[in-house]
This record gives sequence, structure tokens and C-alpha cells, in this order.
Amino acid sequence: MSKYHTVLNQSGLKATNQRLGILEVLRERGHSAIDDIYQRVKKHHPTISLATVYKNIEVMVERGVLLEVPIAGRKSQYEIKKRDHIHLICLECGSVMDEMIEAIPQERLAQVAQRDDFLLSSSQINLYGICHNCQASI
Amino acid sequence: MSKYHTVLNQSGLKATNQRLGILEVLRERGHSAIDDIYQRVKKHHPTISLATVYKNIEVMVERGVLLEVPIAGRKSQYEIKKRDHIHLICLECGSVMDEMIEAIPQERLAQVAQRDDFLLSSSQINLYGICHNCQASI
DNA sequence: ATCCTTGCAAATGATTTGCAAGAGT
DNA sequence: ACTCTTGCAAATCATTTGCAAGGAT
Repeated sequence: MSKYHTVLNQSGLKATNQRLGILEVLRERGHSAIDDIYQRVKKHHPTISLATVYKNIEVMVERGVLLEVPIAGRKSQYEIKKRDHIHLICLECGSVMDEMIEAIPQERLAQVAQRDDFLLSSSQINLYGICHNCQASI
Repeated sequence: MSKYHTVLNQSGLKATNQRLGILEVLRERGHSAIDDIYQRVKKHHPTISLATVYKNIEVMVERGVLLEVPIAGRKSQYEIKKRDHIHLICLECGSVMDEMIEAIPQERLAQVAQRDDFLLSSSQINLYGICHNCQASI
């Protein structure tokens, strides 16, 4: 019984090969857009349909297994939900890197929200720029 | 010669009524998705086409007149570019509020980027939760 | 055994494109 | 005058839906 098998069942979802395939791709890749996930899962599950990928991404986001990372000027990427972190998004190659969020105290964000009597539920920080690799190659 | 007329010309764009209409809607509303902009501009410019709105949003984002605000689970919204700020996004009604960014020191963000040798160009902070109005009405 | 999930194909929705006519500089 | 921009209609691309067959619990 794999780790993701358990995660899915605990979220009220059946652990189908298609779902496990999507999670395995995201574990390997870190972040991917829907069509990229589809292309990669197909290598192991040639019969999976794009509609199935859409349906599963949707339900897994709903249940909190996955997180959507919306990105300016591109399609959203998806990742397995883990503890909060910052995204460094390369404007050149589109790659997404994670960085731990401790640098930004959560209390600060909570204070900002309180100013407007806003009930904070989650936060999302994206930094846009040029990654190490692309700086070298431009 | 209106303020936006000048902004457009300085960005190398002709100040057409359609563009001024879009900017006027965004000035009034703060943030809007494309179809919402279209519906509102149409009131003053009944002949404007949706394709024109798309083309203009695209070129004005390219030239830095507008900023795209990508939002998890919804369509992107657009706003007139002003100094950096945080977005408070209501999960209930979809409204977007601005808050000044001083609460989050830019140096902190720069430090995080430096850890990965990432050349920072801009940042985007979204806080998701329930706005004051919706807290009252649920 | 039951209910959830899949894959297909069709439907819908969103965005982009090409081009002749019109508007801004 | 020149060039950029518009509006239209068509093309393309992205996403959703309905449903019968198959799979997980």
C-alpha cells in the first residue's frame, strides 16, 4: 500500500492507477501544467484520456491533495500539497522552484489581512525573474 | 489630453477610444477579468468587439501599462500597473482588494531569491480568504 | 454488490487569427 | 499620408459533459 494510495483513500478518493500515475508524475517533476501531466502519464498508462486528467486534477484540488499554482502569462501548474512555500518562476524557461516560506513571517501576512477584517485562509507568493540556468544561457 | 492618453502614447500605443475605455473601466473597478471588461466597455462603446479587448489587454500587459493578476480556480484579472501591493482575494465573492506591501519587506524577498541565484524581477502575493462583507452574509 | 471512475466523442467555452475598412499620429 | 488598430467571422485551442463499460472498495 503506497503512500499516495493511503492519501487518496483518506481524502475519500479511490486509488486508481490513473490517479497514482498523476501523483507519481508530480512527485518526480515537482510542478506541471495539465497537458504536460497528460503527456507524461501516458507513457505508463497509454490509454488514459485527457478528460480523465482534467477530472482528477479538479477533484484532487477540491480535496486538498493537490494545489493549483496560477502563473501570470501561462497556464496554471499543479503540485502535491505540502507545507507552504514560495515559488520562484523563471520568465525565460517557465521552470518553477520552491523555497521555504520562513523568510516571510506568517504573522505579517495575518496582520495585513486583519487590517481589512479579512479572514485569511491561505497565501500564495510568486517571485518572477530569471533562474540560474537561464542567466548563464542568455 | 487625459492622463491615460499620455501613458498610452509613451508606451508606443495609439490612444484609441477602445483603449481609453478599457483603462477607464479598470480605473473605476480596480480589477476585472476580460469578459467583465468587455461587458462594461460595451456600455460606452457598443461596437467594441471581444477580440479587440483581448488584443489590447495583451499589448498593454506587454508594454507594462497593465498587470495580470492570476488567481487560483478563476480567470486572471487585470489592473492598471501601480506600485507593488498585495491582493486579498475573497473565496466567496471573488472580489480583489489591494493592500500596500510594506508589511512584507522587499529585502526579505530578495534574500530568498538570492539563495537560488535567481534574478528577481517582480513579485506577486495573493492572500485567499473571506472578505468582510461575505463573513457577515454566510 | 455497490458506487466511483474511466475513456470516448461530442458540446461548449475561451482565445487567436486574417483581413479589409477606419482612426490616430 | 502612413501605420496602427478595429470589428467581423472563422479557426483554433482548452475545458467540460454525458454515458456505457470497467475497476476499486
